[in-house]
Amino acid sequence: MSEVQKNWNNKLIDFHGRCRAAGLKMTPQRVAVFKALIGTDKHPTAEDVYRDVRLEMPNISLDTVNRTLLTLVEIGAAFVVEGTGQPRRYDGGMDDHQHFRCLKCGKIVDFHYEPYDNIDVPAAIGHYTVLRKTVYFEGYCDACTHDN
Amino acid sequence: MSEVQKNWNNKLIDFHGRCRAAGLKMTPQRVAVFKALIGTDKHPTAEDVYRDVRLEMPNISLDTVNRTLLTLVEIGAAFVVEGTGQPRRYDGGMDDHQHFRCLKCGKIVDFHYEPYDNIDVPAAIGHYTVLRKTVYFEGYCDACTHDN
DNA sequence: TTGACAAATAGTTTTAAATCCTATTTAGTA
DNA sequence: TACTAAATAGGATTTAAAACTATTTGTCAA
Repeated sequence: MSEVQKNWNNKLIDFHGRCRAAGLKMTPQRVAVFKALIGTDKHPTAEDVYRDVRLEMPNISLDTVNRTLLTLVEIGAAFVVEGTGQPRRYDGGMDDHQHFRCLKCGKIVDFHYEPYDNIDVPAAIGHYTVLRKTVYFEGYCDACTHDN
Repeated sequence: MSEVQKNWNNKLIDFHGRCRAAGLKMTPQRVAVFKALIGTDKHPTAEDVYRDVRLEMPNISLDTVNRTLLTLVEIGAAFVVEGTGQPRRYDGGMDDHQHFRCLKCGKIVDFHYEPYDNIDVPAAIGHYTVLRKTVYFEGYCDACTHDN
């Protein structure tokens, strides 16, 4: 089995575990949405995922996709990309990376800076269950910096 | 003049400068929205700001508040609080702090951890104009951690 | 100081994402 | 295999945000 397949398998096993822990059923729809999400390196919207999943499961409803994405977020199996939303963009927890977002054009730039992969949690919130730690920058991209 | 008033004055001067730099007019509505935003330590929605501003300026329209808030964000005079939005919550750049957000109940907890006040910008995005650097955590708050 | 003009606003309508609703189906398990 | 709580499909509803247009208002140059 290739490394990629192993990684994939691990994610599905992890997902299975999270669902059990939360008392959630393993429906085909849920699995399909999850697969669609981790199968892309983009930050898809609910519509994007809907379009994708329907190729294999033509009857799934948009509401189910929306509901499922929310559920994934609630159990920490996916996250919403920072930013002002509308539509929300989801992130299936691909490899470590951070985001820069342009305040003018809304473009999201992925980058990776290792020191940010695992920053420490301050004592003040140490008693919470922390599922995700994010470092995030905002400003103007090159184009928007220059076009005044 | 008190420290608080000085701080306020500085913010208004900074705001004035940002508007000039961006070629924006100093309208009473714009100033009122900005003042309402920096005058609170909450993270108000557009509706909250609207309600607040109308006390002094009863004819201002909700659209103007929305538009103005977006404008403030674009010039870096305000920011949208991380999270899944709807309604968006704005932040007038009060004193340094970070956010923890509960993935179940949506509660936002402010905390302050000095090392995060001024993290460094990686070279990869060094050529962008960085206006805001954010460290942000997600997970379950105490109540949601325990109630299964 | 005034006049011209681009920019901003009020008020309303429109849009679109997300959520809600209900009858039906299904996964988990006893 | 049958039961039950949970999940889904499909459509209706909600609601924040954006779009539209006539009118008003800062800003800057003369």
